[in-house]
Amino acid sequence: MKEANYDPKKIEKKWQKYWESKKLFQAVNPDARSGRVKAQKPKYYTLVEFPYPSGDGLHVGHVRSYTALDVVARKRRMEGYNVLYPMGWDAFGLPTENYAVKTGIQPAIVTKKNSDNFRRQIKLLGTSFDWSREINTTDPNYYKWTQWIFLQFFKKGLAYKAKAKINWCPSCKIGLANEEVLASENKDAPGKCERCGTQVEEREKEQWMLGITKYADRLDKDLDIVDYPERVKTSQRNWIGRKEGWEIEFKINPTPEPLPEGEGEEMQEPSPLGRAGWGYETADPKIWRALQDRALEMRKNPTEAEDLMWQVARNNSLGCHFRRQQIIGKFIVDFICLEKKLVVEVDGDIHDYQKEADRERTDFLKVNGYKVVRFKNDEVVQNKGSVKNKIAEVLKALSFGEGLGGVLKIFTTRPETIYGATFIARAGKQDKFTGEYAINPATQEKIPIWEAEYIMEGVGSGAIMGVPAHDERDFEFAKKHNIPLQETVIPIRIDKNHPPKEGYKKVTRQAIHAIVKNPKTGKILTLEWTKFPWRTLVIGGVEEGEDVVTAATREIREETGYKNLKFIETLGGQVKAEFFAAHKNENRVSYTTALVFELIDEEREEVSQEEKGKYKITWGTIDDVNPCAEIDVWKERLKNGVGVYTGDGELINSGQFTGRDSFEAKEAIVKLLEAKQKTTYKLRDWVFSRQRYWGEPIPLVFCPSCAKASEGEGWQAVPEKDLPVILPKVKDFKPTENGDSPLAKAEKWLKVKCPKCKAWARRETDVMPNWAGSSWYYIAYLLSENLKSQAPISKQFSNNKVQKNLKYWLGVDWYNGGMEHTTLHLLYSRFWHKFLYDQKLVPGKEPYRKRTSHGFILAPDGQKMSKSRGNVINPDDLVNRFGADALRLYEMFIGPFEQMVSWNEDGLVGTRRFLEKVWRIGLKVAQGETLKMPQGLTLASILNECVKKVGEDIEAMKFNTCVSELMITLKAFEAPTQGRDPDQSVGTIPLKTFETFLKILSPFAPHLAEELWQKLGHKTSITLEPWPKVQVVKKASSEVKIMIQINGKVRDEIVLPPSLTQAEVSNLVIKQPLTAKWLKEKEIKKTIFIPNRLINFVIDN
RNA sequence: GCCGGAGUGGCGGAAUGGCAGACGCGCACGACUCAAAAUCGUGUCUCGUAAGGGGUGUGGGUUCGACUCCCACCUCCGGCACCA
Repeated sequence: MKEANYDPKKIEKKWQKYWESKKLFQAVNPDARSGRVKAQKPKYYTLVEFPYPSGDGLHVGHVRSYTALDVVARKRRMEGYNVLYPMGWDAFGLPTENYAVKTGIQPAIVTKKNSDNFRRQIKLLGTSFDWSREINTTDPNYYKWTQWIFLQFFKKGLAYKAKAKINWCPSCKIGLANEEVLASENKDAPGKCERCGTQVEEREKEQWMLGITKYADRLDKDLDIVDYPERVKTSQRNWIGRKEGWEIEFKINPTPEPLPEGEGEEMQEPSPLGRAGWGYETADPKIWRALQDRALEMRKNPTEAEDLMWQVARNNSLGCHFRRQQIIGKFIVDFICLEKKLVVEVDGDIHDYQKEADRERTDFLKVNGYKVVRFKNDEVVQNKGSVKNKIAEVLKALSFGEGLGGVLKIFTTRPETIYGATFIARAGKQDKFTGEYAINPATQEKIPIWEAEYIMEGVGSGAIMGVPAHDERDFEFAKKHNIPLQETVIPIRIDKNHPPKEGYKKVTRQAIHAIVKNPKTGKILTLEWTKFPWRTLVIGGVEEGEDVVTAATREIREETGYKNLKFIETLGGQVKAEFFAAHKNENRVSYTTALVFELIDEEREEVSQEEKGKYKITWGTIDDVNPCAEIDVWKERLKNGVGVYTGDGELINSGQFTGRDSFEAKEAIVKLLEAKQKTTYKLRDWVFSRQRYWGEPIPLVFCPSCAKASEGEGWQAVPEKDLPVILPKVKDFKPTENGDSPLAKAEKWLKVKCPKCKAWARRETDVMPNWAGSSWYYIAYLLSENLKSQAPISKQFSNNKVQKNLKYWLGVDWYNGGMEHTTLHLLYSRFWHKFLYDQKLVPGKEPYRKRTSHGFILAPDGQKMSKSRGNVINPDDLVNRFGADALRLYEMFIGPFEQMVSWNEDGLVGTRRFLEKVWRIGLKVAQGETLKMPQGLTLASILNECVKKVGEDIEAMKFNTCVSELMITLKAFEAPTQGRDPDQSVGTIPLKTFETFLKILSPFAPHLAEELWQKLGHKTSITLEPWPKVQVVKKASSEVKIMIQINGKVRDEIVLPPSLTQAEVSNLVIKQPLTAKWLKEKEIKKTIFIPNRLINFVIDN
């Protein structure tokens, strides 16, 4: 009989039809009453990201992901699970819309064409998708649900309209998605439009927002309960950017408050708050008392205008607290808002007599940072309303006060550094001193308030306390603007070589380390001690009343005699060093400063006899110095420059906290400051509007009459019975001149009656972003019957059958997708799920139990595949030439699954050859033909090993080694001369053995496995077979190979009965000729023995 | 800058701290063939005739023994980027 060649074209079509007709891969929904399926099969939900059906067709990267989870799904079915492995189309999106703009073809038509093509291509691969549940996000039956879910967000106040920045292309007159903006080479310049290359502008436009930030905390915390790769969790956590910190209030440039009676005297003393620095002089108590009397009198007898003005300003009616007839310095002002530092004056006749005094007063107020607004009497009397508006406008423009009560809130994660805060910075377009000051609540010092470019509006509270000594960016800013620096945290180092010893006294002192450079040689001065094996810098203590430079200069002279020195710099701040000082027999705690000097010349004076004997003066580099506690810090600073110490350490210059550990003192400091603990997030609310066509219409109506009737009631939800809001057909897909969605031109569609008051209203023309439909699609697969139903969605959700179904299937057991979706899609759908969970619509806090990611496949040239580059690999062509099984196998074999790889077709030959071999052997087995092969027992154990390895490696997604293992096992089937068995026999391959092999091959190469399975005489599908069990090896094999190492190097090996003791093995081994040769005349110093595996002799060389 | 990930033959890549380079591609030689293809077999890190030596980005360390663990550095890739 002539052997048929392996012809994938023939068999693959055949089995694909067979599977489909037998509905082998259709998942079974549970019974509505019991919530279970027949035979009580456990469920398993495998999911791959559904594709965007682009015109380019299927990508080999899709194949990689689909095949991988197909292997998992097929294995799970064989393990007895009721498996759901669905597929659908995420079909809304820009490329289709852009194509429509260009060609005028309706996106719906293009989508149909592309998804048909994708389906055809995927079906060629023999993936075990349940096609009966196919979904398409652009299907009105589908987006009806998407719109309904949006309305639930809207009703809960989580969808709101707000101004947001968009990328605007002034040439195309269109808002661009971030992905459509090409990054410009200069990172500060705006990006360019993907299509026309014009520089993109930032524009503000009202957009619908989804309140994802309300879920930020749970999105972060619940990452703990899901099985995602650590890097995915990390990048989600980074994206959410949860940060625990504290909000600290800084009082702003304190204004004098009216002093209570009798306390005026104390004002002459500088108060503990350091008032002298406040920038104004309080009036003499006597003057103050006089002024107060007058003020009270004026309050009692206001002019008409003053009275009216008070009505305007009192009771917080302008949004902040006004006082009248307030004493500021030696003046009385008419009205003042202290928080905003706004003075309102009403000029009557009296004022005309005292212009000089007014000018003086104006100057005084100006100097002290008050804004003064003046009104004429008449103005106030005649038009109270306009005066009120004017003040309101001025107030709005003033920086502080709004809701702040005269304080500025800053957010920090390092409150313990507050003693080093020497300025305040808040968000601004450019660096600018505001002219205002704040009081550091820890030191009570007056510090300037700046606007700074590097502070961002939306981060924290939009303001920081600047600690130049301990923050890089604050340091840069302070340096640039000459703001002083105050060091408050110093590193603590304990000498590893000479750690403090117990039982010795502890001496604390200030010390210096002098680094003296000789500019001629570039070397530095070192001391070699005569009594101790040390080489040190010039070191010494700082004496009472001495500054560090003097101390260092003195020490250099005393110890080395060099007297002409130039001081260069101190090498950063102090370091606290703890060590045992052997030369003094005491423990030292040393606050050390390093100072850098240069020799002016080499002139020296006589060194005292005592010092002379102590050291030898040598020259070297910093690396020659023996390690001391501080040395690493010096080296680091010499190398990278004196920067900023951002670590923890000991607090200095920190009032009552000086000397404490910075980390440990944090709590006490925030308590003292009454700082509020606050958590902030990087995550922003989700801009949910797109001024586009090809997306889900946002199902809202704007009703002008409702808006008029009640503020904030303009937007009305489309009633559930009117869903879906169908995307109307349009002819022109371009946005309008002012950047509105093309839907704004669909006039008939636009006009609609308000669902609430039935007046004429107008539909929202924005559509939803791409991410909407994919945020709940894993639920849609479970509702494929419901999607077709016209029953109200809320009813459907509460239906028992639906709830049982959702409860049975959710969450997704294994979800595979690309790394590029870890921060957007994955986060968004987790957010939607949590929201739906809160509405008690779906079970479980999380949508996906386990997430894995596949590596991207690049073109052979290492570039991204794209039509324009002409480097796209077409799977159709590969299936045609090599067969789907060979392609599947190769995609699994190409490299580590999670790693990015470049496509290389050469390897496909290998997997095809492998399949041909399987085919040939399979036919021979089927015909009972005799094959040369090793003894049955060996073969069985090799196969057993294969079952084990493949099973484990599938779970670990190590598909490449699965394939390798299958190849190795196949070799065993056909190896006539290989192997360690010298007396191998010729015989037949046991049928069962080969069948087992086919079973574990079947998830990878399902068509071939089915065909051979049939040829072996089976009438049912191999996919219905149980997954082979790993045989537990009961009897240990009769011999083991023991490796013989000499000094850790393999020199020999020996085959011995198992379970011998070290002594037994050792005795046998040293008689081996090769081993004996190595051990000849050597003394065995040590023997390492691992039973049944290894023996290692340590000898002298 | 920060956060991830990775550096191993001509190439894709294997390797619980214990034989580095499994498996595949390519290449060379051989068998079969009139011949070629296909197939099968043998070989294929490097220096050395050999014994043996060297070798997993670089430099240190831990260990009887390091691709594997620790420290420092270099390079490449991906993500984020004034994040307080």
